[in-house]
Amino acid sequence: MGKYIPEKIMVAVDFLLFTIEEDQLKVLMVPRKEEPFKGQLALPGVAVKEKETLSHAAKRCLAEETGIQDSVYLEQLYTWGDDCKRDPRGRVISISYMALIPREKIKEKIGKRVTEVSFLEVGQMLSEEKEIAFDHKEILKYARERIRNKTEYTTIAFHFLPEEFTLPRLQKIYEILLGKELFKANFRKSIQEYVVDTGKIQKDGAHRPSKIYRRNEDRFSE
Amino acid sequence: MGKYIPEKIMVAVDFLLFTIEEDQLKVLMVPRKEEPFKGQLALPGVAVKEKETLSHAAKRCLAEETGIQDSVYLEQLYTWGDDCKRDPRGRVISISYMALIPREKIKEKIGKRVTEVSFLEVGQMLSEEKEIAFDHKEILKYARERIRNKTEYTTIAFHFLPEEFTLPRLQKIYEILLGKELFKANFRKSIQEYVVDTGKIQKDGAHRPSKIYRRNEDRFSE
DNA sequence: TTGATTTAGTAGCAAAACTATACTAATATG
DNA sequence: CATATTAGTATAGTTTTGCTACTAAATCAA
Repeated sequence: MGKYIPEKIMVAVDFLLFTIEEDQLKVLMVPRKEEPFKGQLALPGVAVKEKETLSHAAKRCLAEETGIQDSVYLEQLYTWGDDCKRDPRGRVISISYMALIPREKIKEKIGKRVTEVSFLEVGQMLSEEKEIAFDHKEILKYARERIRNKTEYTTIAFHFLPEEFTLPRLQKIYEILLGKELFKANFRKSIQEYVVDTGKIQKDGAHRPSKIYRRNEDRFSE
Repeated sequence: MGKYIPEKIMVAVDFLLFTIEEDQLKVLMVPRKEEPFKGQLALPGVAVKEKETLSHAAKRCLAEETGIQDSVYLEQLYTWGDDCKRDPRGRVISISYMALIPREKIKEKIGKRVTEVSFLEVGQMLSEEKEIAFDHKEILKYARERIRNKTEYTTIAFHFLPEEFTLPRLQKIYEILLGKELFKANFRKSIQEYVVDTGKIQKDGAHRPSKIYRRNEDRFSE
């Protein structure tokens, strides 16, 4: 090795911001304003700067698109660089990051901005007919799979909810992510160690009100 | 975006080749011949070329160090680039790949070469005192964790064995990877769907011989 | 030849976890 | 005050897991 001549490879970060809205898993996408793929939807992304960490580039991307600066659940997914032609402008490798956010936070932040960014239903984005820029459909597919898997053996689903929530709501989140219905009694057993009763209750229509829970922080300090 | 000026970021691949030898998990490492970290052990790595895919760079690294060109189990692990100072020579991001190989294949290939590469016990490499070049100890730790996890819910352990094997041997592999002893009867129930009896037997000392199995390929076509 | 030793392989029990159903509880509405 | 609706719980039945105890097939030594 010794001194090296850097190859002309651009390092980018692609960013997937997920939320659950109207009982659907949605992802933030932006219409491209320039060629290539002008007019098509794409994941937000940035070029990584020489003096910038990868996770910083991801957070910068989040802030630029949405104004969100809070600490959110952020996870590196995969690095795409096996198709040398994935970006027609030259060699790019892209590190994909995903973040999960409760829809309540979006309202606060994005509502104030006048942007073209929007949350779109993941299932629709992945449908055959839909055209998506670059290899972003594949990345999106990969991310959704990761969310599904991790929903089964971690507590990432909680990141789609605010501080306080009801168990019926939490169960609904799990059902959306897993794509199937769950048995109430079993579900509650499986998550009971991760929640604590706040003592509050939420009245919500002509029926028995739900108890309000929050995370059991003891169990969330991995 | 439009035209871009590439930042001076070097893209590298770090390669972890694992095997099981003398009932220990071992990884291929090479002593560095130059500064920085001259003399210390490091994972083999290469700079990614402009016209080269990431997985190709990984395979090239494997071939250069060991002469192995066969298809082996290869998996992208993680991309390291949060510490801008990880390589004292400049900004480098490195994509780590791991490969698993049965020790029988090593004998064939590496035995013929006169190199300084060697397989070293992972536990020793990770011990407090041991000094390892760059951030390679962290990468190694991450990889070992990945192997452990995947051993529990996939069949990656099989990649440490040749085509044909006995169940006591397979169990031993699992025990080494998981770091704990398993009950014979339970283990056999859990893997029975993944193996088929070849009809052959292996005599191996003053005791009952073992049946020889091979993978059930139906179950290995993910 | 036969009994001791050693590892391979199997049968089956008890405990735990999981799947599913059926119940009770608390609210609003007419 | 009966009804509708969703929240929450008790529990039965099944499957999986953890473990023990057995039988089987080889070599070796007396």
